[in-house]
Amino acid sequence: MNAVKLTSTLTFRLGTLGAVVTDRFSARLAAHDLKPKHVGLLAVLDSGAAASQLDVAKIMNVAPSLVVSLADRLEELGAVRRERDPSDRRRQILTLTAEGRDLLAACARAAAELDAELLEGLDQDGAETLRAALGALARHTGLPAD
Amino acid sequence: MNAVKLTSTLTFRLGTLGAVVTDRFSARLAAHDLKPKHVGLLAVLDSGAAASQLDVAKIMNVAPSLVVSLADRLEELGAVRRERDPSDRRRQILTLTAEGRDLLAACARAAAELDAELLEGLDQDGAETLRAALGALARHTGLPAD
DNA sequence: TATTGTTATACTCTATAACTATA
DNA sequence: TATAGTTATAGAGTATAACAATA
Repeated sequence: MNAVKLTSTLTFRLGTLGAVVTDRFSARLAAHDLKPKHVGLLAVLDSGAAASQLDVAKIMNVAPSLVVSLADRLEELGAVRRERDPSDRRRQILTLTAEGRDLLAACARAAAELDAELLEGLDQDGAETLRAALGALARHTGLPAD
Repeated sequence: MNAVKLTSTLTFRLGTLGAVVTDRFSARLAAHDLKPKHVGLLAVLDSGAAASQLDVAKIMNVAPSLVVSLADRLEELGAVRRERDPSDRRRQILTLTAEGRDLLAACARAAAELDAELLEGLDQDGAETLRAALGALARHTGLPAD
């Protein structure tokens, strides 16, 4: 009959760990008055993978209307600049400001701190293996994996 | 200056992969008209870790009122039975029925299928290492890791 | 007429607060 | 008076649909 134990599946573990980690990351971001999605948008811009809001929406897999409000907030913080594309004035080109890069760096540091907390107890080797395996999985799923 | 790349952090990878995986799992569960949380409740009951609704709420880290509606739905499906504790008639004891066990098994199979899809391309060894590492992480985070 | 961004609106999920019954 | 469960209500987050500007 080959019964599968749900709690041992990758699906269950990634789902539950993902939720816990996102919660804890959110808590750390609260200091900057940001949500994980804001940071995701900063990361997309930093990667240079997108420029217009619609591009960003596609990459992030969210509705264009959500990008509007995420960008509103980030613009308010001075983290991104919004400029009409001169060659197609319908498009809003989003660019990271110096403040935006600093903010992203601060969020990355917060993530790294959380990493350390999570990996507490795992040996160095196990940690690196895990990071690599998740990277492969991310690549295979179409997520950024650099 | 030791800059950290956000997208390489465990935090980012677990968060984004967790979201994608949960979405895809939800899509598969739709066939049973269930959400991941319903399956989580079934798994808690199966583990024997809880009996009353309040116990379940604590273990799942959700509000007691949410357990009410999750249990309502599962009872409707005949997957769980609700019985007043004779020794304390305020407590509702939830137990898995045979149908509930079948349903959980079907969900576990759905998760295993998704696992196979995710692991496509990863070698057997990498897959096992990953599962083990996530298990260690889950244990360290207080999540079920058996 | 089609596309980008925006605004208005609605929906899903979940928590908090008020309530009932038991203790 | 305190606790388990329930119901009513509210909030966060996000999507869908209608709209404006530009192509």
